[in-house]
Amino acid sequence: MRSSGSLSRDTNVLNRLRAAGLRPTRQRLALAKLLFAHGPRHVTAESLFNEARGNLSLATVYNALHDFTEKGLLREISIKSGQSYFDTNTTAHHHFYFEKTGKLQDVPLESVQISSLPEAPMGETISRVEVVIRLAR
Amino acid sequence: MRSSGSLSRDTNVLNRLRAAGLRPTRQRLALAKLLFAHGPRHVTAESLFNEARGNLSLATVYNALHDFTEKGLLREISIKSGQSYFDTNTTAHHHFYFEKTGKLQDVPLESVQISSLPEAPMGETISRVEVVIRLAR
DNA sequence: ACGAATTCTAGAATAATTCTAATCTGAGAA
DNA sequence: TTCTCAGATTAGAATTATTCTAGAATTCGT
Repeated sequence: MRSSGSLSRDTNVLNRLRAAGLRPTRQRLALAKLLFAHGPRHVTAESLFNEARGNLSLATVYNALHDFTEKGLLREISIKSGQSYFDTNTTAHHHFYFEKTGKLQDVPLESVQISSLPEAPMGETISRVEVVIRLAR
Repeated sequence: MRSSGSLSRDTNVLNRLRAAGLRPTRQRLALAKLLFAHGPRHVTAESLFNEARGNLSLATVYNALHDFTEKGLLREISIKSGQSYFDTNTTAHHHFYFEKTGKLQDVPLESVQISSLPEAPMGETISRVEVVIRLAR
């Protein structure tokens, strides 16, 4: 019984990869566990690489982050120039951005009410509306 | 009379630099003219460097863009990872982002009505709210 | 266990940006 | 005008994030 919690967590993570059509390799599983086993997270390639330290290469982290993003398991966010964040919360929502620390925090979709939007330019379709609330430096 | 239009434009640009406390050097004037002499623009360091080609170095373009931004003449925007945009429109407004082409287009402040926002986290102050409307790839 | 396709890896390559140290220049003082 | 020097410019090196390459290893259906 002692390990059933993490066992089922591992199984969930494994199934999640399979469901997305990603081969559950050792390194993808390790990364997916770090990403999905606990609450929602915002990581960079480097921060995740450091957590997983020793067991895989940085290129694999980049590959995995992009593969996960392509399959809808992650969302990429570009707020700070020069470094991408990846968000494990792929549902529609917004963000606080702490200018002081460069950290992100989720803002639930319903705390931001948008009562009107412009029409998309000719021939274009709105794919997503992202709100970033910047917090003073 | 023929050149009075561009003369006064040059004078405006020069005064704008002076007013911001920036020494109006030859290269800053050249860049400021490209940036401010016509309508609002979105540039990257490289695109601006290419326009000014031959008369100054890339490092100077970066220096100028950052100096201008610090003095409030430009605003930096990070939407695509790996490359910064600079916006000559420093008034509050939002953006369309064309995923297909990587281009930006201004959205007037009043076309986006936000009827509610979350409170800032403890000890923080909202410095700005940015809305990016992504247009389908 | 076998084979084919996919994935992983180290290290090289690339792209955007910043740094460095030497040189130059604008603007006020003389 | 000329002098002076803080501030600006420059070429090129350095740094940082990311992507590429090509060979080695692994997964998975059979």
